[in-house]
Amino acid sequence: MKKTYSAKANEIMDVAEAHMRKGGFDAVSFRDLASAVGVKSASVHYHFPQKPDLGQAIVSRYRSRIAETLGDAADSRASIAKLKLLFSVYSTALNSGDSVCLCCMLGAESRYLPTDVAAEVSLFFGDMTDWTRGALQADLPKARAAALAAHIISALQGAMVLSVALDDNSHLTNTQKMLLRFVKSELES
Amino acid sequence: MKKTYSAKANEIMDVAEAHMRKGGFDAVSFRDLASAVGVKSASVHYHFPQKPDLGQAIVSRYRSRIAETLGDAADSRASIAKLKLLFSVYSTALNSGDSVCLCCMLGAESRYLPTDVAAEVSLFFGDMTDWTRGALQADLPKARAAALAAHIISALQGAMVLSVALDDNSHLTNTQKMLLRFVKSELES
DNA sequence: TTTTATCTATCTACTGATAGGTAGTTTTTC
DNA sequence: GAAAAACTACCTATCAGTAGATAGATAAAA
Repeated sequence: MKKTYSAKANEIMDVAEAHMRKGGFDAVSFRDLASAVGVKSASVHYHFPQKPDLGQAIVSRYRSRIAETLGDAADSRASIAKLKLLFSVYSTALNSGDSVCLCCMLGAESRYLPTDVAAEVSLFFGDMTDWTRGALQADLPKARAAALAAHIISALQGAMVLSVALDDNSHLTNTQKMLLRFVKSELES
Repeated sequence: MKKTYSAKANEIMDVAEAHMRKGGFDAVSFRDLASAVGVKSASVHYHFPQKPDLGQAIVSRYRSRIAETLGDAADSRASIAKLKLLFSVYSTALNSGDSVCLCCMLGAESRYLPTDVAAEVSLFFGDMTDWTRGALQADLPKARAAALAAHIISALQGAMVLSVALDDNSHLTNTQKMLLRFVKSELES
C-alpha cells in the first residue's frame, strides 16, 4: 500500500513537511515549494495535482517512517525499553525541526483541513496509541494499557507544544520523566 | 493594564477567536470577520490596525478570562479541588468550541506567528503553569510542584489535540483521570 | 509513439493594507 | 448656551501581492 514517489516528489515533500510543521497546512504554497526545489509551481502540480494530495502524501509518508522506527510493539523487548524508544522518537522530532510534530500541528487544525488529510492525521494518532498499547499490554490489563497509552501520547504531544511555545525543550524531557515515573508505578500496582 | 474594547471590537474578537481556534492565525481574514459582524473590512482595521494587533488582543483577553475563572491559586481551597477546577476549564473550552484551546493552536504555530502574538501566547502558558504550581505548592516541595505543574498543562493541551483530531473528547477525560491518579500518588509519597 | 517531467502564460479569487470621505457624537472654547 | 474642533465609527474605492489551479507547448527518455 506504500506509494512510491520520484526523487523530486520526495524533495518537494521534505520541504513541505518542514514548513507545515511550523505554520500548518496553509503555510505552504506551491510557489514557495517550487522555488525551494528549483522548479515552477506548475511542476509541483504535476507531482501533486491538488494541495490535499500533497498533504495526505506527506502525512502518509510520515506514518510509515515512524512505524519503521518503532518496529513491532509485540516483540520481546521490555515495556520500559519500548517506551524509551517512543520517547526518543518525539525528542528527535522536536530537536530536528525546532517545531512540533507534523501531526500535532495538523491535528490541532483538524477541523479546518481537507477531509482526506484530516483522516490521515487521525490514522497517525491511531498508529501511535495502538503501538503504545501494544508495548504495555504484556504487563497490564488490556483496558488499563489502552487508557495509559492514550494518555502517554496526549502528554507527549502537549509537551511538544509547550516546548515550542516557550522555546524550552525541557518541557518534553520533563514530561517524559513524569510519564516514566507514572508508568513504573502503574506496572508495580 | 487590562485594555477595554468597544462592543463591536469585542464582537470581532469573538468571531476571530472561534475561527483561529479551528484553523490558526492565518485562517481568519479581515473580510470574513467584517462580513460576520456586519461591517466592511476597513472598519475592522479601524479597531485593529494590523493583524498582529488583533491576534495579541485576542490572546490577552483570553488570558484575563481564564485568570478570572481560576482565581487565586494561593487561596485556601484544597489542591485537588483546584486541580478539578483547572480540568473544568479545559473541558469547557473543548466542549464549547469543538476545537483545541486558542493557545494550543497558536502555540503549535509559534515559530510562524508575529513576535508580539507569540510572546502573548508564551505568557499564557506561563500563567497556566504558574497557577498550577501555586495550587500544588502547599502540598509538595517547590521543585516537584513546578515539574508536576508543567507536566499537567502539557498533558491537558495534548489531550485536546487528540480529542479534536480523533473527534473523541474522551481523550481529555481519560487524561484528566490519569493525571488525578498520578497527582494523588505524588501527594502521598 | 507514448510517457515523464518540465516549462510559459494566464486565470480568478482572495489577502492585508491604505487613502480619503462622511455622518454623528463629544468635548472644548469663546 | 452656541460655535468650533475633535473624535468615533463607519464607508467606498483601490492597491500590490499571493493563492491554487489550468491549458497548452516542449524536450527528452522509454
